[in-house]
Amino acid sequence: MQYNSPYVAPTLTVDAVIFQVTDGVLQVLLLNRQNEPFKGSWALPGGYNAQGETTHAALQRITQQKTSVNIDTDLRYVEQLYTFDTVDRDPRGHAVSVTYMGCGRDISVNDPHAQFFAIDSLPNLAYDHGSIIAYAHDRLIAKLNYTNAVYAFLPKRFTLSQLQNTYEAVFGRELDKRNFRKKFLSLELIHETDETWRDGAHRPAKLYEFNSQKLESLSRSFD
Amino acid sequence: MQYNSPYVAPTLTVDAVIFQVTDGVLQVLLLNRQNEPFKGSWALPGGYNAQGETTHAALQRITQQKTSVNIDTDLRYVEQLYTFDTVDRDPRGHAVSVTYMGCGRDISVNDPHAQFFAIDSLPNLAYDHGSIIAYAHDRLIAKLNYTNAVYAFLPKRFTLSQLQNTYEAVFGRELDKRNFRKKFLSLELIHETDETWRDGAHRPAKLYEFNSQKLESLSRSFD
DNA sequence: TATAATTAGTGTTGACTATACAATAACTAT
DNA sequence: ATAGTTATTGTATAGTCAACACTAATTATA
Repeated sequence: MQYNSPYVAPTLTVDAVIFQVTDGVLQVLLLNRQNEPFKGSWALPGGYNAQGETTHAALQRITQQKTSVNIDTDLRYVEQLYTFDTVDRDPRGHAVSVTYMGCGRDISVNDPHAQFFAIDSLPNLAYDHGSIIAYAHDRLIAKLNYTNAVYAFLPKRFTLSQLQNTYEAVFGRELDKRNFRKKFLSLELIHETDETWRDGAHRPAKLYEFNSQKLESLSRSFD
Repeated sequence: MQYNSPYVAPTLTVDAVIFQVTDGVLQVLLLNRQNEPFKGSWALPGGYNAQGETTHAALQRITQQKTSVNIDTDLRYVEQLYTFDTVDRDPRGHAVSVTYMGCGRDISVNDPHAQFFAIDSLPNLAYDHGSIIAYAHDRLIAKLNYTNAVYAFLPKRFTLSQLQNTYEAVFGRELDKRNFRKKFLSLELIHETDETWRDGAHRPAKLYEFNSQKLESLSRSFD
């Protein structure tokens, strides 16, 4: 591919904000940088997007390689977020980053430099990755408000308390138990199963399942 | 800027979906292509994004040059939409396009090849620009539902009928007059002025103004 | 100067939704 | 049997949504 003008494209990169909820805490996957720039800081998994490669494919390749996370199998919800393009965001030169958000559960990372951090106690971040994470978190809150996307954080069968905990972890605030249950059940996104969950010296909880693991918009939203 | 690997970036382009509402019709600005590919088809204003240039700056430069529309002064609301990146979207080679949506009113275009088209009677479109316009329209509907972004389509002072017409043009359906007025006034985004608007053989209408021309989120939404 | 034509402006009711709030049920460990 | 822990459930009040039709103010014209 050639141009008659001396056109030079900016570098194109992709970055992923990978969320999971563990023990009632919303977490983000980060990698400790082993090289300059920002050596020692933590960064989102990301890298260069070559010509002929979609951003999704680049992301798949990069996260697989750098964190052993497979975005197609480990993540149950993936969405493109925003493209960050300020000229000085990478000290090495103009790099435009197409960012994605992904959600999963019980994600195992083998790389010793990769680690999940609670959203409210993030370490020193490289580049503009703090802004990217904040943007992703806002979007995630919005998504959970008007879609069934929570399914991505939960096992196939789950209790209503787990469901509520997940919402609370993402929203960063507590919800009323009775109102939450009434409302969520009225949305008809989940159904009861005949299984119960026993977990300690207390009443066992009914297990529920989502009717569909596909993204659906709600008729009305939370909050 | 150099890489030690033989990295080649895709071409980076920007495209803008520029909306206005005229005579109760939502319109999109298009350019008739004078060159291959897609010669004779209509396309969104757009072009190459060079290294060292933000996507916003590229858009500003390109729309100014190709359509004489100045996105900073002619448009009262501009937002980045989505980045389209499929490998075959441009027959000349892999081009990743960062797309924007912009809204204004009474936009004058000098270029004889540039023209506004009603959203529901678009001509033959180049590239994937049909999908981009559809995406932008969806987003615009959502924005008007939960923000005060309509202000971008209206003059400083306007009647409630004009306001309702604008919503109807964007939503593509009629709204109940009494409910619309009640609800919109209850949002406290606009205030009455002491002026009225006379326009034909009928009762004159009160003119209103927005309290703020900055984007604000609504406490509750339409629809 | 009355009448027709046209758009502006206004309220009520019933259904549904949101919020605030506390007691009982079911299980395990001691 | 009792204590401890989590699960489960209902009501009342306020607020919001959706459906629906007439009067007010102006101009043109008969």
